[in-house]
Amino acid sequence: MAYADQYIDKLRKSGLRPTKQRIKICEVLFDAEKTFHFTIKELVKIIENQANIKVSLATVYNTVHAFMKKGYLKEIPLNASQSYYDTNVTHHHHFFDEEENKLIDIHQDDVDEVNIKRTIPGKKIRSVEVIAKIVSDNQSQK
Amino acid sequence: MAYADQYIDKLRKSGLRPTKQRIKICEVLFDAEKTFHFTIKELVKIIENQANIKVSLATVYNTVHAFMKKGYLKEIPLNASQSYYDTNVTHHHHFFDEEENKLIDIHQDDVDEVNIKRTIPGKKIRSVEVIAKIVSDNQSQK
DNA sequence: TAATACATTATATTTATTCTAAACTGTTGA
DNA sequence: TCAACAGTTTAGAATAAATATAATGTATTA
Repeated sequence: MAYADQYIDKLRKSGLRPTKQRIKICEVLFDAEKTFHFTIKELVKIIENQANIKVSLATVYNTVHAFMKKGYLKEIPLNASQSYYDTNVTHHHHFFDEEENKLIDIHQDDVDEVNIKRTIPGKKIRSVEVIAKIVSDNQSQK
Repeated sequence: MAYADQYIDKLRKSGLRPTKQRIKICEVLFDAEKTFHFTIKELVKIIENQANIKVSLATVYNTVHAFMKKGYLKEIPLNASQSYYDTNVTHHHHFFDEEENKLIDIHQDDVDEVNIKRTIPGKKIRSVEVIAKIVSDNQSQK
């Protein structure tokens, strides 16, 4: 299946019609060699830089949310000031460098399975995320 | 040490002068029998309801941020529309009920120690947070 | 207690996100 | 194939949390 067809497939499965703009969004999100982290603003900037297609913020929000709902993207729980998303939807965790505002993947193998012994009646766990906040280790300073 | 003195101490250690407003904020945050979760808006509402001191949003933000920096409060990493804070700064984790927008503590004993085998050169881990998102477990539904 | 440095406040500003409504486009079926 | 419809895009407005501002007020100090 050609790349474009894969994107159309993803879009249809997410309940979206394949339009120019949305296919461009797919190209950026799913064509990369590597998975990556992004904010909406960053995603818009990437699209602007690598295409001559104009995409409005609203379209990007709509599309990203539809992919999230379908599980093609996931949200990384950080602070509330802006949402961070991840194209890597496999089970893994994150370092967050508070000084550089940068996310770093922690591979599943590098963290023991998080085992939560408590349950809430009538509720099931939908996702478990580990965030390890890191800062410079300046041993010479206080 | 009287409660008020403890609050003054906390404020001074956070680099803040003890003022009427700030002491009131301390009373709400640190006098409770139990620790609790809050948003800035909720905190302002609590203060309004239980005191006849007027406190502006800006003062609450300033004070909460100073306490966070000092480690008297912590932020709970969530991609919510507003920031959630926790007066419980001991090591523990959270369920987040996505349907009711409610946080529930997970006691340290209910989660095995999260052991991260990977390190980042020049960086040290400042905090490790586990967020387990939960939803209704309607087995009868799709 | 006066001078100073820091606080408080209402208001304005900024920023992320969502909403709106008019113009546009992919899809469907005749 | 193409008209009609349903869904889409867009700019700009609306919303809401968080931050900045600057005038007024207050704790601190010597």
